[in-house]
Amino acid sequence: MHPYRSHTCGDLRDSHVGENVRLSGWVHRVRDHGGLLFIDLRDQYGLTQVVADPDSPAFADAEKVRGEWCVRVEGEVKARSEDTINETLPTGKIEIFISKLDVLGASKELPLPVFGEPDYPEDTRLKFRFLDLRRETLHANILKRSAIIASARRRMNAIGFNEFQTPILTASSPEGARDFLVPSRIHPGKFYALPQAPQQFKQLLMMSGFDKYFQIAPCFRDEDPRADRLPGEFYQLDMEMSFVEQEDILTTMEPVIRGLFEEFAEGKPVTQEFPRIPYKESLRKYGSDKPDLRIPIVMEEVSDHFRGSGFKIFARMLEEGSNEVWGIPAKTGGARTFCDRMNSWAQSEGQAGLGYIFWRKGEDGSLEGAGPLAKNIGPERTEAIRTQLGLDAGDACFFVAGDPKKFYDFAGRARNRVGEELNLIDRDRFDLCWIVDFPMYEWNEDEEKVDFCHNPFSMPKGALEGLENTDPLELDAYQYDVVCNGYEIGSGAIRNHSIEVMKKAFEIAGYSEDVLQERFGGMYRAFQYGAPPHGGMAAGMDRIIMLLCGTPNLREISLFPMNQQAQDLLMGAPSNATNQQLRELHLRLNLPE
RNA sequence: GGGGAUGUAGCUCAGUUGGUUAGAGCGCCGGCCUGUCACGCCGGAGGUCGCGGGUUCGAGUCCCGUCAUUCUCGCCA
Repeated sequence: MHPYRSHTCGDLRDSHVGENVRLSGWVHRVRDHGGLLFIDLRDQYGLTQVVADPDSPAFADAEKVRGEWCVRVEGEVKARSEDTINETLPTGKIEIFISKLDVLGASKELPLPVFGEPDYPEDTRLKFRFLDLRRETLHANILKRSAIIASARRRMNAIGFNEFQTPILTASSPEGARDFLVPSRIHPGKFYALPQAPQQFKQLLMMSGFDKYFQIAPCFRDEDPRADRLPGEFYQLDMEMSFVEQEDILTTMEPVIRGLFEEFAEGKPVTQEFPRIPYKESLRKYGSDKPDLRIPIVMEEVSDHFRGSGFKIFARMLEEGSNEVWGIPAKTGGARTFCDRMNSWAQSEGQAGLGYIFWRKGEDGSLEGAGPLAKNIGPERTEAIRTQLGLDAGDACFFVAGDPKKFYDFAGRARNRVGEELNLIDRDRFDLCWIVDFPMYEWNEDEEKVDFCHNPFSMPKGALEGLENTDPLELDAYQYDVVCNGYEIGSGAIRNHSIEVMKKAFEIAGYSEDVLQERFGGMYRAFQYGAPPHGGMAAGMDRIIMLLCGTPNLREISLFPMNQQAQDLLMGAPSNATNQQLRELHLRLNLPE
């Protein structure tokens, strides 16, 4: 027999009754009845009930064990009597009467209970992450993560992609997030940077003639974390392919992403054909470039119904050319208390308020619009709004007015809020879509100049002609995101492979060719030696796994995450460097007061 | 860096208007218990009420400061 186990803790069934077996695992729970003692023995595969009766030579040893001790037991598999079967355990029809128990690893008093996984402070969980990881939910999430990553690899390999590793020690990139720097010993005063993404490398791979690249790529960004953004490092399913247009990327990756979701969604419905929503349309309908399509609310412009109306605030606003009024229909929201609650919420968000109309059946059975706005604009206009938005008695509509560029974000949050408050969201669903036609440039308010909106290497629509003949702020790029349930889970673009187009694109954003050469030297060089048309995308694996595990927190799907102060409490990072290390790296500390 | 919320036993939390020796559940330790599987029963240990200052005869409770945790804004091409 194997020195540690003949079976795992999830193996044994009534077909094993009568066998002598050996199991190793952790003491999940002890129930000591004095004359009879039960131990639930746990390993990754399951839980098996172990029984020690007073006649057993193992009884004295069994009385000593405590939770989370690592032990090995030997004994006979016996069928449980009818009335003691545990239906909730796969091994619940049997138990092991032990003749021997050896302690493989005793445990001190637990700083963090495993059994029952009660809520515990995050810092304790992170400091004792190895105990935390024994807990059922987190353990299962990590295994699911492993399976999702394996499936992603399998799917990419199956459609002809090759996985390549790109450097971790590389050059600092001037755009984007703050870099993590690594000092060079050999080159005093110089630094490597950890890649924010393998963006330039994957494009260089295309120029190197590798047709289809992918990687489960670690990415490093030194920015403040959020619940859905880990500090430090995260993983992307990164891909790039040559001789393609946008359509090729979308049709290549949509089945991969849909397949991943379907494989791990545990029966929850997954969007079969991802709608493609232009960026501008997404802002107008959902107030966001990452809409939660589970919320069945589509906003519409209703300016005409307020133009010249008795509601002077809106009417006056509409006299200015760029201003509009949008309606947020709220099915089943037709109650004054709800509408007032939304209005208070809007005020707490720093807004003047949130106008509304709600519809109810009047005393004579006819439909009437209620609320201050309805009074001001009169029944005809109220009815026109109701008809446009398809609302009925018991429904409401909220209104936001002003310059859409400034209010769309708030309108989108109001839309989400209405959906949540009225419980209009079907939470057991994965609604995916593509957002396409992102703008190439945006207006940088601080520096009062045109700036790149996304990736500076994206191909503008119309290429050189587009750049030369279109207002930069009106110019779209072949740039797309994939969105699920209100989370951006991926982003990509067709790249600009022409040096002429790139010079022009940078020139518009105010960068001379010198800057291009200096900052992106490798790419600049590569573009001049037969660069193929190419494009790709990167999908955020952590967020996808988070969605599939049904948790709103990335720390629940990561093995050894850092805390919010970007510290690893288990390993003790970051830590001090020794004087010798600093000397070798030619560094002198200049610490804040 | 800005804003909000929260700090009471190892953990989750209660603690009245400022008033006796600060409590409960879980966990831990000891005892009892032969069919439990969230075992049960009895007992016990465990507290600088985050820290510092102030008001008061008296502060867990009120005030000021500070620190920590957490959410959020900035940031994240």
